[in-house]
Amino acid sequence: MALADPSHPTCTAARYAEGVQGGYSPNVPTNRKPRVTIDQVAQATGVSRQTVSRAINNKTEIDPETRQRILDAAQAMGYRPSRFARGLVRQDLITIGLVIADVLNPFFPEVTAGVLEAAERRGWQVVVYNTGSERRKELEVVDMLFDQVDAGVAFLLHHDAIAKATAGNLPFVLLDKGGRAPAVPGVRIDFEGGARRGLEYLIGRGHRRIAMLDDEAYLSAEAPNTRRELYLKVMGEHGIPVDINWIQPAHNSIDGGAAAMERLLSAHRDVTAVFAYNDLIAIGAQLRARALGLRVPEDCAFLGFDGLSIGELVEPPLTTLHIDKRRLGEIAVEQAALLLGGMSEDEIPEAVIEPQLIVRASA
Amino acid sequence: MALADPSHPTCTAARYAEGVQGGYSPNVPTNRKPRVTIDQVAQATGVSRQTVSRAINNKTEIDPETRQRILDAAQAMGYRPSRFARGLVRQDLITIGLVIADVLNPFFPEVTAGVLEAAERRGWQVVVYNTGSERRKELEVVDMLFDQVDAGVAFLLHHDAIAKATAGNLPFVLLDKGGRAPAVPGVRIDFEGGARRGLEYLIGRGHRRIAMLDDEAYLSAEAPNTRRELYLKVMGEHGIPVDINWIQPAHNSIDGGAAAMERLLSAHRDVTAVFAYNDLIAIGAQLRARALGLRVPEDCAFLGFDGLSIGELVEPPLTTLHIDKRRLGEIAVEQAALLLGGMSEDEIPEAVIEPQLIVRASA
DNA sequence: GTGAAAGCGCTAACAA
DNA sequence: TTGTTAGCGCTTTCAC
Repeated sequence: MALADPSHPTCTAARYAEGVQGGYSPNVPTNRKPRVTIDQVAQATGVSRQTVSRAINNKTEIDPETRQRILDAAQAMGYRPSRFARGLVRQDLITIGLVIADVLNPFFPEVTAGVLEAAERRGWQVVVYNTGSERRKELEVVDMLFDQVDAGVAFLLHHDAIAKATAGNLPFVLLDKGGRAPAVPGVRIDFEGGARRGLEYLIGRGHRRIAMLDDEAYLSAEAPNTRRELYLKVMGEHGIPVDINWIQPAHNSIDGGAAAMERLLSAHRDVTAVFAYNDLIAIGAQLRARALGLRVPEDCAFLGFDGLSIGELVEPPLTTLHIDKRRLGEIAVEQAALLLGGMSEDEIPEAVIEPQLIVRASA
Repeated sequence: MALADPSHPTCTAARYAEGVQGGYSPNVPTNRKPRVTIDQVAQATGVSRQTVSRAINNKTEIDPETRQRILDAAQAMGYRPSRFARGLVRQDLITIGLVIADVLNPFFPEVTAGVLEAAERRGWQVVVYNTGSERRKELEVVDMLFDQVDAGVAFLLHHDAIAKATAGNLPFVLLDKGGRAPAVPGVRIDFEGGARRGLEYLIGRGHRRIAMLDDEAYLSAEAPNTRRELYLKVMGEHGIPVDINWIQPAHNSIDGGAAAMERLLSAHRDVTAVFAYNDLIAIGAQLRARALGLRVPEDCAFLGFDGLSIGELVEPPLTTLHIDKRRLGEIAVEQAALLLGGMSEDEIPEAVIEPQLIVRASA
């Protein structure tokens, strides 16, 4: 079950390695050729730099013949306008930063799809950053953001990273604002409603010994973890005692879910259902459980969270709390647009995504 | 099997919609506040703009007290340095453009992971563009690239888009250069070797009636399609007659593979194996075949191409030709670095990724 | 420790 | 149709 293992031995770039002979020397641009400027093109073609600008930008007020001559020369000289010089003078080039935890978790490509689409509609560029949910990395990326983009749309776990991001002067939107103040722009995913619906479904099906496979990243982050708290709360409300060892931390991946499930089973073979932090963990857990001889859902039922497409691929298909991830990305960009448009943070309309229980065969 | 359906009814942002009342008006920044400049901060604090610059950039030659005063004022005034002005003066801020076909195809997140990592090591930003492999979109994106980035790393299908991209003055690397001239920088994925190994494996297992589920996007693109040609060639070499209707075009997705499989079966229930353009199509096909009562691999075997992680999730696990997608992304960035460093296009070392046959249970 | 001057490469506005 | 002038907002000299 070594999924997406970067050191996978079955794949090589052998001939490439040969071809390199001595290897690349990253970071050391040996021979950086100096930029060709508009003035040089102007000089070479004997016109003013304004005329070159007209040719390059396809303006109308220019002799077609001159334009072609200039274009050819520019091409031949290797001229390309500097985006910095351009951006300085035209104030309408917008770039937003999209910060995600992990490209390899299918949750984020879907969010990204929504962000890219919404951004494209507005003619914005999107710079992508990956944090792995590491605190250090999150802080670093937030710093980058201030320097490099006009607005940030971010999935951030750590409190200090969020604090830093929202304290600055950069329009900033959280992809999961959790229980934060209304004045912090961002989308709220109603984990409370979702988790409650999911757990009550399990309880309604007669389950009493329900384990939870939690995301271990929350252990180190000083972030409120709604899913775990909700689990405790709902179980309490229904008067169902919870053994604290039913909660197992898992790395946020399929392998992580599998490992956590194995740990859980070695201590508590008697659990009848598993409420997982998300689909990735649920899928790994379910796969491992079956490999260890359990029948799903008869011996153990599995409930995921996220509604990833791949949940439909596994056997049996995963019951889950589906989040409209694409819409999440779109809304975030819409909020960024409002902020960029001058709206103050507390005027941004409240945005809530409601997870929906999708009952398939695993629970 | 409606995977990743954007119009999925099970997910809403109802309260948000309520909250919006009248809706967002995208593209119409109502109230765009003018940029606060360094001069304004200087004026407000009674120092020169130079000193403000020192404070902002953490230079040493400045009175700590002055610095703090300036920083506070800047923060209060909502000052943020313009990246354009900065970039104009410091020539070391590099942004590359990553062009992919579809974020939702797990192939690309893996490539993206490699690109992001390699770019981060160099302190580069990565702007991401999604084309859906539409010709129009590809051409558009290539244009953007010229304006917006310092180098391009792209997965492009259409010949004219590639021609345009490589003709310009932008350092440009193809993520799949196919059979293009050595002087076109890019990574070559050895589909020929891969497909041959895969098909000969099937043939070796006794299969004679081997169908192919092809990517329909290649039908419209004037691109060479190695996988299909190889299929024909290898079958020919082994003296195995091919019914042209064994080749079914499929949309590049799980649903697409499923639909194509259904079409194939309605005409040719007698095929014993399927060679799919990629894993997504193979998975959809296999799922549908099983849903229609076929046993895999007994009645029909399936061979994918790509080596996606999700191939391990399906039942039975997918036999596939694995490509090291992450490495692919990394190599492309390394090539871009060489180009950016001044190396000429024909000096870039040859890079080949060798697909590896991973035999699992589906074939 | 601080300021003044120069200029990065481009486009908008105005003249010619 | 073309050229000239004036910045865009910042950092890098180089004085003080």
